[in-house]
Amino acid sequence: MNLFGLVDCNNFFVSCERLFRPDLIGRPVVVLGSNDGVVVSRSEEAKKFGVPMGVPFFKVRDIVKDNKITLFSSNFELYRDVSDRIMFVLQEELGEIYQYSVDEAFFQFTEKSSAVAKIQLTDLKQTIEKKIGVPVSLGAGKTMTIAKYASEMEKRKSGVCVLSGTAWQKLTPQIPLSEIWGIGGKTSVNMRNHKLNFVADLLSAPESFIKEEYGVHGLRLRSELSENPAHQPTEREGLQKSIMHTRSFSKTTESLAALETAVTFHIERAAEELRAIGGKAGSLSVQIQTSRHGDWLLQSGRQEIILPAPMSDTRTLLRYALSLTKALYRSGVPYKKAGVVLGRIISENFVPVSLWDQYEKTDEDALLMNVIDNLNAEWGNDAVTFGRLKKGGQLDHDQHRSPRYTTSWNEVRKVERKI
DNA sequence: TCTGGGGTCCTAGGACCC
DNA sequence: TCTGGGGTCCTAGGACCC
Repeated sequence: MNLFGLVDCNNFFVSCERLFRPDLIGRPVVVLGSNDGVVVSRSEEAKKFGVPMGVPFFKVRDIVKDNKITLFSSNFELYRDVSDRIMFVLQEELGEIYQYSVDEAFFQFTEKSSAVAKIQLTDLKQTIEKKIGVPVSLGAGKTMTIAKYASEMEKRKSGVCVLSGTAWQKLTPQIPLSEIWGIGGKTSVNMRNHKLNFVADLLSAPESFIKEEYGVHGLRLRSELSENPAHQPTEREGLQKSIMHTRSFSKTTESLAALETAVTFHIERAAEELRAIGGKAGSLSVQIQTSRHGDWLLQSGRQEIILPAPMSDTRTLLRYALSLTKALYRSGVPYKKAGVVLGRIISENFVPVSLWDQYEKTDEDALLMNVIDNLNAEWGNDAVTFGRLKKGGQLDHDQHRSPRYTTSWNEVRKVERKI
């Protein structure tokens, strides 16, 4: 029996914090997203106090205070490092894995029966928890979508679940479609309106109707839910497709200069990352947005351009980005957020030779960028900037961040010996 | 008062061509 | 006067995910 498996870390960010704060095991903990804006990870105890996922922090401030919930700002450097360690152990145990997100990975395996598969997954769970210390849930099924559901089903119990054949089919009349991977808020409302509430409803709906209403995505979903794989995990070939850098302003701004400062900062960071992965971008887009929660939504703007040649030089990218910013800008509009996306990324080793080589012609340019990247890495992002004096009012709050225990020598855990 | 940031994939509809 | 229609390419925007 060929199966897909999924490893999913429980309350991942909270679990990472607990690795270095074992005193917090069994106690309520919450991690906030960047800028301390929203809740992104909650311990089981915090969930019981009624802290929802994704809620703006100010809405749960009282719950946090009243119940003495421990609060952390995101410490992505720590989470990334713990994640890398987990993926390394998984590779050792399983061979090929397909990392899906910072805290999840799919894999494929073959077992005679569900019972045997379950034993194997239980072993794997114990290995990870012993070597890394982060609790995980494992699920398996004949498709990735079913494996994903299985991993969530037993999360708060044994943490291991195999759903295949009749074990899965028996459940389909009870599983709400809204709990299925790939069915979000909009689709699930639409499905309810068509009297599609449970997985079994979708499985018995006519194919023509599904195609008409939900397109290829709907057909794939139905195939996956009837145990016929429509998704294959793929090793990502080469580099990621895009790099994005975005921040909100602490206060809305109507000033073009402030937007330009922000866009400059984002291009600096995104281009730096692009060079770090050895890529060049073929397209560039700038987005300036008003608040998602006000009346100005329609005034937001985004525009993409195809670059004359794949490039990674901050100065050139910046020229295009600033001209896009000017074009998008409308005076009198309260902007809340600005960001850039570098797209169509290809490896710098595969840049085709073209008439446009004038854009990045010399090794000197690459060397200059290299020097700047090193200076900024050592002295902070404001060491060398491109005509940008300060951050321009964009948020950068992380007052509850834990130390970077595993990636910064200055923040390594200290052990004192009592005399 | 305060509502994240980083990704992928799909599709409708405009521009353009013949 | 009658003002086509099919194909391709592109991008803005939507939906979803973590």
